[in-house]
Amino acid sequence: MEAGLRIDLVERHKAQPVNQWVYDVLWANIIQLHLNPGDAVSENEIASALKVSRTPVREAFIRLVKDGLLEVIPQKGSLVSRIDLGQAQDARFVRIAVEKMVLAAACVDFPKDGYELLTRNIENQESLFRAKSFDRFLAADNDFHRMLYAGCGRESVWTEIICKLDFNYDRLRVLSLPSTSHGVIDQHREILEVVSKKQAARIEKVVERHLTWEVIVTLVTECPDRFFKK
Amino acid sequence: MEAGLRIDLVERHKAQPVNQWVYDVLWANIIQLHLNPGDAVSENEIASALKVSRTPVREAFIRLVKDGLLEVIPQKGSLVSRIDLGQAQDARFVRIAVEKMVLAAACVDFPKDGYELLTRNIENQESLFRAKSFDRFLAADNDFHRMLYAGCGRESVWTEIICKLDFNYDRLRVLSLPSTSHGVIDQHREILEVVSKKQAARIEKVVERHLTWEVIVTLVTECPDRFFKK
DNA sequence: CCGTACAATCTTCCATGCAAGTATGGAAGC
DNA sequence: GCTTCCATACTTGCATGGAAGATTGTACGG
Repeated sequence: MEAGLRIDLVERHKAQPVNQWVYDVLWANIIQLHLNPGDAVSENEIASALKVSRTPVREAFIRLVKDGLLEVIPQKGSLVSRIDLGQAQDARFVRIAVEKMVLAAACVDFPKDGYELLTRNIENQESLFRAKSFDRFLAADNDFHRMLYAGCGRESVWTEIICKLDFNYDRLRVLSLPSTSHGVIDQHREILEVVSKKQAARIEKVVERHLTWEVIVTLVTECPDRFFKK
Repeated sequence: MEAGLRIDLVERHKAQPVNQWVYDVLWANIIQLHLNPGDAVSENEIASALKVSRTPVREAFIRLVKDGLLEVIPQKGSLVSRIDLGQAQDARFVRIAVEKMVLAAACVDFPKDGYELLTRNIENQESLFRAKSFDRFLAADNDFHRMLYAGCGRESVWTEIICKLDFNYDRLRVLSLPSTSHGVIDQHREILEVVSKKQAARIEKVVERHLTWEVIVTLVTECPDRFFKK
């Protein structure tokens, strides 16, 4: 029965539509791997667990499918989608391409107060890493990149496109964070240096190293097979 | 009443879920501007026009909202979303970044039979342009780029990411096609030349010119204001 | 003539019931 | 013991009725 379903509830904002709330709850639980890739879920199961009817659950499911986080098999069932490594690699390819152009633009023109914001953000990352609050570290990490885009007038490219590129990539980051955070912070420091000293020639290497695929590959071997597609 | 609603029906494949069919129909009509940006639509209106219940229509609406092609205002109404030029510009930025990397890879390594496929595709574009079948020309255009990506092993980047980046960009292309097709074909010929002769130095200029923003700007002034956001 | 209150009529949102397809488990036949 | 068949309990897909909010038209009062 539903007894075995463990879901972290998310605060429901006032006047928020039910279907939106259901979506937020499921999204957070999937991204943070409280619901594991491959786990079976059903509309009825979620509906009774959240004490709502099937309709808003179903509508949330449809949106999660578009996000690539859920898979619905007609008349059979639904499951939290396994992580598609090929898809994640595609997203990484796009992100590398964009990040290079953004850094190139940042090396030409970047607001003066931006450097200080980035510096403070990195300090914040360090304290969060020492405190082992990985979810907030992830948020700070995202914020670091957002500020880079914002600095060259492309904030919406980050928030509207790159962030939504592939949520599977986010799940991979959650999986790998505890073991890789420290290296990531060093790389951020390096990126800041490249931008502040306008060393455009280093962009190529820095970006490739920061968005490396190697850590992913070694990580995958340590995770259950059922987490991944194929 | 619904008498004024003009919708081109799309063939429904056998055993295709109703909601998928509704989605396909609306998607095609929005992209091809049979439903204009800003047009009001309602669940009931579409449901009765397509002779289905409101549920599959509503489910199609949810997916169209995620595509950025529809806007739903609770308890008020829904409308075909106006084209967001800022969003389109963001998509263009990403696409330029990716296309440069793809062409760079293609200049290093490209399958031999790829050149012939591209050449034949361009010839096809010409005949379709002369025949003024702009929808099929658009398909050939997309296919040209898909083959470029495929040539360097990144076909899925094209089909899974770039194509879905921003459907508003597609609507802009539909608007501009009749007046700009010929220049586009010349640019395709130029791209093929760059790749076949491995002239990596020309990539920058060629890509920027092909995905230029200028034609969009001049185009916008010729269209009704209600087509665009803000 | 103008402004206000109210009622009719839209809209989306949600709950519920039923239909149709799929897997499972057990009983019957060999 | 093994296979076959069928009842049953799931699943998602779809239709429908009503709830809640927003708009519009209209009647009424000044």
